[in-house]
Amino acid sequence: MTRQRRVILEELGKVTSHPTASALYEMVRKRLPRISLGTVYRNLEILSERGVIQKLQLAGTQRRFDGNARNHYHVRCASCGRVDDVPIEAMSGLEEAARGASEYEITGHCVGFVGLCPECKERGTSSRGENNAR
Amino acid sequence: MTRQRRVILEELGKVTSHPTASALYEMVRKRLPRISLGTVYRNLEILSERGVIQKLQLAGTQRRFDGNARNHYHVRCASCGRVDDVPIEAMSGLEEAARGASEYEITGHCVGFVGLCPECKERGTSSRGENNAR
DNA sequence: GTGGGTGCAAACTATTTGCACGCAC
DNA sequence: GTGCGTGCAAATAGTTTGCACCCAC
Repeated sequence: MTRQRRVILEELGKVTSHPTASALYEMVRKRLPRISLGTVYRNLEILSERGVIQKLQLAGTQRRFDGNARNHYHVRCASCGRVDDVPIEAMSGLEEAARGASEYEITGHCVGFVGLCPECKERGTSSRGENNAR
Repeated sequence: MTRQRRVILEELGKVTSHPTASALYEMVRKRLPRISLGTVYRNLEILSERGVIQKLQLAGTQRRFDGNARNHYHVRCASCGRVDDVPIEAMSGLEEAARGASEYEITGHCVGFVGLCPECKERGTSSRGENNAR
């Protein structure tokens, strides 16, 4: 556990915003100005392999990370790309049902909702910032 | 509906393998040797916007496409990256529950299972082809 | 001292885009 | 003719990797 890795983990734990690698890089850089983006990627990879954090699968091209490693559900804004937690119970029945219907050996699942966040709903769909919606 | 777009749609409809853009490009190229990868991307984008096909969210870095636009669930092999359908009913209760728990205006959801496909299970986890597992 | 982790820069992969041209209407 | 869609190639975005160096053990 190097200093870099610790700071990355701490910064990720501070927010609930499911940052992308480069957003997290900017956050970490305030405390460790000489850290490199490569180090951030390497550590995020290692931490998620070890199950300390979670690599999110739901957001299109760009990877997002979650300091909370427990399985929980997410919602992504179709307009601005923001990602938030959805505080409902993970449905254990889902994996059970999948085991009955697939030849795969099921080891996990994730659920992603799509919708409009309060801000984008407010603004109306006209001024969509699709740029971030990846 | 140009010839290119029709052939892309036909080829995607032929398979159940949820190909990536470049896999589909190879398939289409057998019938239209002069088609470009850019055209494939452009048409996949248009077709999924119109709801004719589905852009899958679950497979890490690389995008995959599904000729079946109805919401249904998928399973991805953690070892080889293969993606298959899981023929269980979409759970309408999920979106209902999310509406109660989130401030987002929920418009949809997707579920992705993770597991080992029959071949990789057979082979054992030792010979993992993680290259394709993105 | 040694080995894993780092910073840097270059490489790589996936996707998007500008442009001139051509085909279908 | 007009305009949308195409092929091509270059650009972009996101991520990964080779390498020399450094620090903690």
